[in-house]
Amino acid sequence: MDKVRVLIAEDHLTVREGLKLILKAQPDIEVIGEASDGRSAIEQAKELNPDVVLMDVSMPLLNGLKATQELSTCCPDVKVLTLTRHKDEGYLQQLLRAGAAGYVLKQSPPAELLHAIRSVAAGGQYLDPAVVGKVVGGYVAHAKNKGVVAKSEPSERESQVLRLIALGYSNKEIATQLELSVKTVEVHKANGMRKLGMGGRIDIVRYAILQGWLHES
Amino acid sequence: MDKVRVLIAEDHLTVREGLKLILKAQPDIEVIGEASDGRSAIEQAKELNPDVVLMDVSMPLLNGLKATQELSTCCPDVKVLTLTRHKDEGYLQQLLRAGAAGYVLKQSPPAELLHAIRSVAAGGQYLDPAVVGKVVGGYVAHAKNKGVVAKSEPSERESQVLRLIALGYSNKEIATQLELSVKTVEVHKANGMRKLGMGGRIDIVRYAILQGWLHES
DNA sequence: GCCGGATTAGGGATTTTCCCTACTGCAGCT
DNA sequence: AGCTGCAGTAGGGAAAATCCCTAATCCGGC
Repeated sequence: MDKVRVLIAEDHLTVREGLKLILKAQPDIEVIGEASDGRSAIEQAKELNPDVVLMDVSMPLLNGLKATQELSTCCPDVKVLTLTRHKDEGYLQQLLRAGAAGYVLKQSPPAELLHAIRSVAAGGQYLDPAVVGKVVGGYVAHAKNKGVVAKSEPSERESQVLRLIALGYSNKEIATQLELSVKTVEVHKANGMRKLGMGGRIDIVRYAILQGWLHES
Repeated sequence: MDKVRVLIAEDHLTVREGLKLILKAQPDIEVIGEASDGRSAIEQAKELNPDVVLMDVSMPLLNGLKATQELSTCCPDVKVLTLTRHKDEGYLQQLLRAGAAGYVLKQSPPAELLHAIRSVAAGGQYLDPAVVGKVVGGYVAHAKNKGVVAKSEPSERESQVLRLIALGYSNKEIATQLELSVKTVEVHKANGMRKLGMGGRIDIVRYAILQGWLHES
């Protein structure tokens, strides 16, 4: 039987090395590549055609969510297993809708990670037991959010503003930083929020965490 | 020569396992314990008396900063090497004042981590090259014992409110959640900010990132 | 007993945000 | 060429949130 060919996409070198060591210790798993951001993860996935991409959700340049979406269209045969620290249901649903084949928490034991890799490589789906309950009950509970999603992507300017808001800046401070009128900032904020179906500042912070916006100095 | 005895304090199991594998591959380094939160890190440090504690800054229960402060008073012989993803200078200085012997970024290659462990175990100080330039001011006088960390600690209620603010909730929303008057929330916020010398919502978010408040579901 | 800190809260002024509207430039489609 | 859509810019006025000052209660410590 062939080994499972895995591509690791994770921005922290130390963590990445650790994952590599864990995977390399398995006789049936092979690490064929590494990427430190979402953009190169996609490039390498196209080139190497791995069985599984082990994808950290928060990465620079292109976050795990968008990278997953892109991969699921350009390389539908590549399974994406998302690795994250959040067990919040919102992220889970977004990721699954984006085409992720599985969802493993960084808090989970490595044995689970390995199990997940083997499951998705075999064509299955794997959800971490710690969150699996949330997806069944979750969809109904969040019926108020409707089918949502599929909203359009925010523009560059809008993302920029949303990021600064999540970082705690006021509209006025953002206007100063970007050399804009406060009014313009308000519009970017409102449009960005509308596109993402957001209802308040909390949603912006949640989104920012998912995007990895709060982790780069 | 005896091996360097290391205690790992890191809340993510997968990451922790990876670190362990990296360290165990070294002939001169020995992993004598692991902790998944700051509180148990301190307990284990007291019990095991390691040479070095490899401390993630953002952990549940007691974050790396406070755990470092506590360790530097209760176990001054234990060297604390902080492992973080932030290269922001504010965190660096806070950590050094708290008594950390070193500072390594998760983005750095494992070789640097190993070098750092050996350096601090030998009684030296190690700052990641990526941030070393930021401490130019003789700030790190290393009079070691306390100095000016001071500013009083925020109370439980105050921390609770600051955390919710960082998460993007408005004072009103917080008041509802905690079943308080908006006015009370405002006071807790103001008092907490005063104690920490904060000047705006940005500072709250920065603090929250350092505390690891934004990482738990 | 008195003092300081934690927790609770109100009044009033100020600041920020929200909602609606509007113009420009550019790209794509008819 | 004309139309349509969207990014980017911005204003006016209303609504909401925040800030500053004051103040009560309770509690533990000197």
